[in-house]
Parts: sequence; C-alpha cells; structure tokens
Amino acid sequence: MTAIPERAVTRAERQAQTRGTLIKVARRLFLADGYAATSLDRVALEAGFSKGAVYSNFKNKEELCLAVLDSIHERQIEEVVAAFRDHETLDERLEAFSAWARERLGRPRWTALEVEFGSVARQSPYVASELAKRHTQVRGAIAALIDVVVEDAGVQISMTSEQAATVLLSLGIGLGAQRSLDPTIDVSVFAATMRQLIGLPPH
Amino acid sequence: MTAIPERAVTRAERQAQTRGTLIKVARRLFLADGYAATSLDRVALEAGFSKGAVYSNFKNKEELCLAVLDSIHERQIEEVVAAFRDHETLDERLEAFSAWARERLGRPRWTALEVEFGSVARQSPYVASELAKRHTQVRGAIAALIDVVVEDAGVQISMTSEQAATVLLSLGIGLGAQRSLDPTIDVSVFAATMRQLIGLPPH
DNA sequence: CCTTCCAGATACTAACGGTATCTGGAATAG
DNA sequence: CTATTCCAGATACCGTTAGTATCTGGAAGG
Repeated sequence: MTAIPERAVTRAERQAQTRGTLIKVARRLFLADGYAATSLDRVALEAGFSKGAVYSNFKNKEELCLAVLDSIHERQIEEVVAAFRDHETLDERLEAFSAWARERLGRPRWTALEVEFGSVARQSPYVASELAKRHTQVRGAIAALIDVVVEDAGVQISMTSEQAATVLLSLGIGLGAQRSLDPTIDVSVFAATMRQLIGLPPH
Repeated sequence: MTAIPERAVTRAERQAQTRGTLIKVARRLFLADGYAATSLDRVALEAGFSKGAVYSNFKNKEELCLAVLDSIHERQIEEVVAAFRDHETLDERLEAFSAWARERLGRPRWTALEVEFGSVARQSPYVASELAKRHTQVRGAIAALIDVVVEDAGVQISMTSEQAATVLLSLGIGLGAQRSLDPTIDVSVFAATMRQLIGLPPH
C-alpha cells in the first residue's frame, strides 16, 4: 500500500487492464466475424493471452459478449446525445438522428451482433433477462428523446412515446437483420416511418 | 416399371419419405429449441435414422434449415391468403391480418428461428442469398396484399407498397426478436403502425 | 525472508458439424 | 432367374470449440 501510487502497477490494475484488452479485442472480432464464428481461443491469442485469461475474467463467452455490448452501447448513446446537443431545430435534430441510423443500418455489423446474440441468449433465462434489461434501457432512452422532440416542437403523436420507441427500435433491428443479408434493402423507410410516427409530412 | 403402381414402394419414394420425415422432425426441433441448439444427431435419431440419412438428403445443416423454412413459409402464406379470402370488408381483413400477426409475434418461435438462421446465413454468401431471395418473396407477397387493400378501399398511402411491406416485415422481425427475450414487449404497435401506414385512424 | 494467494497458462473432456468409407438390398441387364 | 451395378443410409472417424480441472510464477502481505 504505497502512499504515492507512482508506477503502482498493482495486481488489480493489471487485471483490469487485461479485462479491458480482452473486451476491446472481442468487440473487434465479434463485430467483424460474428459471435459464433469468433472462438475464445482467437480472442485470447490476438489479445496476447491464453484462454485461461478469458475464463479468469468472465464467467463464460456470454458474459464476455454482454460486456462487449455494454461498451458498444456506451459509445452509441454518446453519439446520439451529441447529435441532439449539437443541433437546435426539430428538423436538424431529426435529420441528425436519421443520418446516424442510416449509417448504423447501412453497415449493420452492430445490429447483426445484437440480433445474433439475442438468439444465443434465448437459450439461457439469465442471459435473456440481462439482454432484455439492456433493451429496455435503450427503449427508454429513445422514448426520452421522442418526448423532447414532441414537447419541444409541439407536434402531435398518435401513440405513447414508449410505443413509438418500440416501433423505432424494432424497425432498426429488423432492417439491420435484413440488411446484413441483403444490401439492397431500402433503409430509407426508417426515417420516413419516424416522421410519420410524430405526425410530420414526408421529407 | 409396373403399369399399376400397386404398393409400389420404389427407392425414390422411400427417399422422398425419409426426406419429408427429416424435415418434419427438424421443423419441430428447430422451432422448439432453436437452430444451433438442435444437433443433426438428434434430428436423425428422433426421425429413426442416423446422421448419414441427413447428409444423404441435404448438403449440410443449412440446406436442411432452408427446406424447413420453405415448409413453414408454405403454411404461413396459406394462412394469410385464407384470412383475406374469408373476409370482405377492409376492416375485417385488417383485423384478421392483425390477429394473425399478433398470434405469430406472441409466441415467436418462428420469428426467432428466422432471425437466428439469418445470423448463421451471414457467414456464407450462398446461404445469405438464398435466404434473402425468400425474404424478397415474402416482402412481395405483403406488398401485393397492401396493394389490394389500398386499391380496394381507396385509402391513401404515403410510401410505395414495397416500402410499406419492408416496414411491416422489419417490424415483425424486430418485435419477434425482442419478444422471444422479453414477453412484456408491447406487440400491439404492429397493428397500430400498419393502420397508420395506410392512412387509417387508430382503432 | 518466507508464506499465501491468485491471474493467467496448460492440459484435458465432451459435443458438434462434417467427411470418408462401408453395406445390404433394390434396380437393372442378360 | 441369376448376376451385376448402384445408392440410401449406417458406421467410424476428424477438427474445432466451449468449458473444466489443475498447475505455476510472481506479487501481496506478514
């Protein structure tokens, strides 16, 4: 317990560093090749460790993926919040959000991972509930953004913001899932549906 | 080549029967437990064969699943077409379709299989294109139904029927994917969005 | 300085998709 | 009717993978 932690590479710090490296490498591989197609051996190897390091830091492959998804969600939320913060008018904000969604759905590696892991999670009630918990958070965040837009601009909406968020998230998942199989899918319907939901004329 | 095929259990007939049995058993297991969680050994065993029978009738696990999906789609299309044939007015037809979708999304074993296999198909360009081909057919069928509704009832629609079909299919996929993880998801937004797409007031 | 402890390495198992090979009996030729 | 061919399905095997059990080197702590 050094008073001044100079160069204090404690055991806990080293482990946290290992954990972070594993998450970073796993995120890259899961996004590039998918969950099932990425072996834990390869994650460990590319991170410069052995598989033992993985199982020492995560209960199993699923827990590693949950950690990866958390690290992704953190970044996504930052992006969307920033897009809203950097714009003032309703139209600009909607356009910024549409652009963000178009970008995500256009190269849907993230959506694909989310959907694939959802299929895996289905096998285990615990993992399913953990993933559902995260989906609920995302829906809540979208609903809050919708509330801001609706209140701010005095537009009319024909369903609750929670329901509208469910529609948008489902639409994003479904479009991304199809887009990862068929690049010709028309992703523009996302923005169109969004405008229609909040009672705006088609752009 | 008997003129009267009495009791003609030819080799081709036996193989077709084997193939049909395998598809039937695989459909039950894939729907109950998922694609990855169902081993070919188990499919063969429960069908009363060995794994050799599977590989003698299908190129691999993916081709077996494509055959299973085809057999499912056949039944689904029959159901929807019948629902339309059995009703006359726009409202009745929409309600029948909503009820069908609610039933499918409420116990989303089929949607879950479709989505899980989509993730698998992503690994192989050939399988991906085969699956995308089927999705395109489904979208076309939905678009055709929308055309009938729109023309028949003289309602207005703010996007092409192809785009509306894309929205509905994506929404169904996304809702089903979430529903299979979280039974509290509000599935009623499917019908609400559908009505809104074709310019009808909320029911 | 010596003991304890644990992050990570190593060695293993079971399960799975897929391949190679074999075989018994139906199909066909003579 | 007999002999030969052929192939649907069985059997035996392989490589890969998630997961488990065990070990070890070096930091933590007395």
